[in-house]
Amino acid sequence: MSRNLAQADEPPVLDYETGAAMAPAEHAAELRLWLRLLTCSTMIEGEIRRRLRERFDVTLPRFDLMAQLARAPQGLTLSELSQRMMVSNGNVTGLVERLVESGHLSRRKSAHDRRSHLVALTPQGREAFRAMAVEHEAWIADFFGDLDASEIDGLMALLGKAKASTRRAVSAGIARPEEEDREDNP
Amino acid sequence: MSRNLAQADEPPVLDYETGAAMAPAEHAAELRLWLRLLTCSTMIEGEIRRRLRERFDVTLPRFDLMAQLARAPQGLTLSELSQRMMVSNGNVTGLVERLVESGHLSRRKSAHDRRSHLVALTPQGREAFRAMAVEHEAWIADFFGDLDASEIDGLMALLGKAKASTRRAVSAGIARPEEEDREDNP
DNA sequence: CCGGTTTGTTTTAAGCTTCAAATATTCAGG
DNA sequence: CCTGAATATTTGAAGCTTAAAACAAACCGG
Repeated sequence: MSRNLAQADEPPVLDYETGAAMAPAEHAAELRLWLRLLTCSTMIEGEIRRRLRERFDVTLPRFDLMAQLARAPQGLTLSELSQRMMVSNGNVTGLVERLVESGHLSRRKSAHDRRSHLVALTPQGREAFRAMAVEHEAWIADFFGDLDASEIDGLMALLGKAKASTRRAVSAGIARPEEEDREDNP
Repeated sequence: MSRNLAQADEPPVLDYETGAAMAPAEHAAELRLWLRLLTCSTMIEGEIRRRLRERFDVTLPRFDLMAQLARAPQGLTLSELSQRMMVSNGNVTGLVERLVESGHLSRRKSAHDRRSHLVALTPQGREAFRAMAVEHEAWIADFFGDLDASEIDGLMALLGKAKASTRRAVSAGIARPEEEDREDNP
């Protein structure tokens, strides 16, 4: 696990500087929303991590990587893996190395591009993942077990909107590589 | 950043084993919801992490720890910090060590319990955090900028329900410390 | 075809994170 | 008071993660 401003449980919202009860600040609602979102994903992620270790002696990053390969039977390059997992290239290098070592993954040179390597699940890797995926899906269903179908749909839709909004905000911040004194770009 | 089954963008949902389009499986909706929740928090967290580094040369865990102390001006013990941050004790030990080293935190022995130590922000730490918190709040507001007030409220409520549901599921899994042959417990 | 840019990967250094074991201290009964 | 259980913290090993630097190979425009 790790992570952030999330609270084990929400105490009254306090002002950062004084610790006093916060006056109706500018964006308190958004801040509270972020903390709650973070609490949810941290709790779920931590429990998945714990159960994967306990039941299968596997780490979450390795499970994630295998999950990506499970839906790409033809294999993926390291770059494709890092994009899909939203982690750095160097990170994937190490994960793949350990999973090849443990026999879950195979790795071969790409036929068309001598720079890249194709990675895929071995038969053992595929079978190990299948077993984990079955339980994993049941865990998730249990975590959201108190929500009915319409609530799940509602969450999906609102999170979809939040995702699009965040993507917009993040993109807007890129494209200006940190120079501040140039004349020839918007 | 890090993290999980989240996708850079949702491809068609595929079956784990075959990679074929997934038949209406038992709990596909819950799984998709989890992936989307994870994508949202991963995107936001990663961007916050990036901006904190870029603007203030500080890591997210350090910011989080300072945020906890900012709302507890009297100081906290290491255990209290680890509970509130939902991370391990050993993790806090290291973070505090580095933040004391950098002058942001003070640390003194507890008067009543010789085992524990009280940690608090120094004046410099408090001022540094104040500056970061101002921008941080604006970033969050921007990330959720495309959601109106009722959508934010709706998300808060649904995430609150998801949080309670997860807590219920996680609690139900505890209390049986791994023995499987006992007669005297439910 | 050449030279500059982009892309795929690895490496390194630093830091984060967990779990489990080890210490030290306090607490609760008897 | 003594002993065993609980609490607060630290340490160590292993693994995850990133950013940045370094390469190698591919691509592209002239």
